[in-house]
Amino acid sequence: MEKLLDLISKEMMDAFAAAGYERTLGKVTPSNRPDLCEYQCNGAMAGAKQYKKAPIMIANDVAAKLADSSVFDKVEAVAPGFLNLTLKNEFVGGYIKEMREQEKYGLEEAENPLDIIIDYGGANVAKPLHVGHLRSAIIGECVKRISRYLGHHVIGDVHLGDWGQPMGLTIYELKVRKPDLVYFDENYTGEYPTEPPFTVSELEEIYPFASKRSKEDADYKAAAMECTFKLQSGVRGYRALWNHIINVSVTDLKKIYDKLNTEFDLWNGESTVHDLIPEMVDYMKKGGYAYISEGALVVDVKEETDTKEMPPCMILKSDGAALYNTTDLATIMMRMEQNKPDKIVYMTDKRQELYFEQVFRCARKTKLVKPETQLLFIGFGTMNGKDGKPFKTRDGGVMRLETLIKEINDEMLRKITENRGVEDEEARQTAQVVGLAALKYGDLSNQASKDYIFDIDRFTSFEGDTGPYILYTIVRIKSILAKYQENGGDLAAVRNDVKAPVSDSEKQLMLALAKYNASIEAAYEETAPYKICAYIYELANAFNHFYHETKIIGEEDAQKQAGWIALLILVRDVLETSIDLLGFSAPERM
RNA sequence: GUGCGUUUAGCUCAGCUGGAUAGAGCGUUUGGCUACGGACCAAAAGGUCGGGGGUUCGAAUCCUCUAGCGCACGCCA
Repeated sequence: MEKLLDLISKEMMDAFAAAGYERTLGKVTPSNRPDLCEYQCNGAMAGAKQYKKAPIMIANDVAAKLADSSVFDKVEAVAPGFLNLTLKNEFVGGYIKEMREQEKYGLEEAENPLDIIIDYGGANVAKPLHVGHLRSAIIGECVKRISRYLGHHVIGDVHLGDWGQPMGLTIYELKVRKPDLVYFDENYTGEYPTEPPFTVSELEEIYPFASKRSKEDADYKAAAMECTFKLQSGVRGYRALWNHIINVSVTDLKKIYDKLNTEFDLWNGESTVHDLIPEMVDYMKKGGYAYISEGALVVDVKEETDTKEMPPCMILKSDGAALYNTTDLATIMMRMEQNKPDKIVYMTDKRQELYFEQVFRCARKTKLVKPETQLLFIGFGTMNGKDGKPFKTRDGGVMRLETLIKEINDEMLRKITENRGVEDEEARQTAQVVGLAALKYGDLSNQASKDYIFDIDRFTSFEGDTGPYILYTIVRIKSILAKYQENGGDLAAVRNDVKAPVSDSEKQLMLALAKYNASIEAAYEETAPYKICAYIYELANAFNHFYHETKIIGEEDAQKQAGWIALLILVRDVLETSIDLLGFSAPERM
């Protein structure tokens, strides 16, 4: 279904052409003077020079051609040459009715669905998720959902940090603490136990401990590195232990990602491509791409047009070990073989931008990807505290994601019980649903690339541009619809009874509604979830305004009432679909 | 040093390819409860768009210079 703005523009372009001017001048934009009109066209001014005519004359010519338009109710040419446009109520009502009848409310799916891999999450094994992982999960999940909704085939990969030094450190510390474990007996040939020899909380405590100690104690560090080496070279007991670490850790990670309504299709990690690395390195050497520089194996990725310094992409460290680049490149190689993606999207902190630029250039130069494969880096900004500095706990530490979620939920529960007077199971569940909306909306409503300030009081507020406000609006609509049913109304029967608007607030609501397809599409094209937030906020506002001016349940004209109910159902559907794309949902009551 | 980003109301942020009086929310002030959910709605006050210069009929938006802040710049991820 064509976008409303395109439809109007087309009508205007026809008028420009009919009046003897260039079609392209007829582009219509939303009005920046809502007090004067609904839409406007500035083409007359843009064309003034070309036609050596006063803009107002051109505007008058065009307006004359639109006197009996089926789209415009009013076309006013105003000095110096604005065309102020008001739409016909029947036209607007007709557009909304058509929107209602389409499965995705007028949104067209992509003509050529792409195979897309989205690399987000970035969790590390043996380390609990902390606030630094939040944005990748929230934004990545949202981008995944939007892409899917548009018909693309999307795979989400958490790309686990499950290999390398952290693993060696963890295993070594386990060995220090429990040297008698069978995993460390090199003569053992039997089956290893299926139960892990540690709990999640032990695991979470071990790594930071070991990491700290390795920085102070060189012998300890050396021993840990040997463990890393043994693990990577496939020593049975170490691999078995590593498997336990992965399992325990992933189970725990899934629990938290689940709370965030975030789901991955793949739980691949750095270890997944370990065996591919020699092959890839060999390929890069043979192809003449990689050479030794300062002891390390690198690929030059400088380009002549560079205005900045571009260090080479490092493939192997001078000690021959793999690093982040190595696994990322090997992962690209694997994905190209297994999934043949048209597009790979990376969702990480924007500080890694230069690094990914290097990796992408290297992948292209070495022909790991096809020229037409898109490699896209989406860098997001830092989540800051109220002081504008990176978010920390009161004592200056890194806050665990679990703690953050709990704090939001507790605050939400407090507000809900305050309002309702009771704390019961339903209140607790509602608090979780609303809390997640508060957290995600607070994040997504900002432009991803920018830093933003995490303010629990603002995010959990029911007022203003917040998640809870959006949910409140949805719940309110649901409540009215329930009342309509109680009074004997049949929602299914009136669902498609959308009519032309009878009041200004109703028309404004419809005009807001009509922006759905354009908003979702823009959010996809620009990888900008905040555009969906801005859209639903505008829609919620338009609805609440309409609600206050319209007595729906009390309306005696059944036809009129049916039209409004149909409109309400559509607003609810659009809002619920939108928040699902954002990655949260609305409760029945709150 | 090189490069990237950012600077818009007291605070948090919008502002689409340059267009009419720069918009929201919070906070402040005021009005609206016979509740289809007032966790809402309506209204007011509040800005030399970091600064200078330029392009244009017209600049928050484009160019240039400059300042503050943040970030990244080969063996971390």
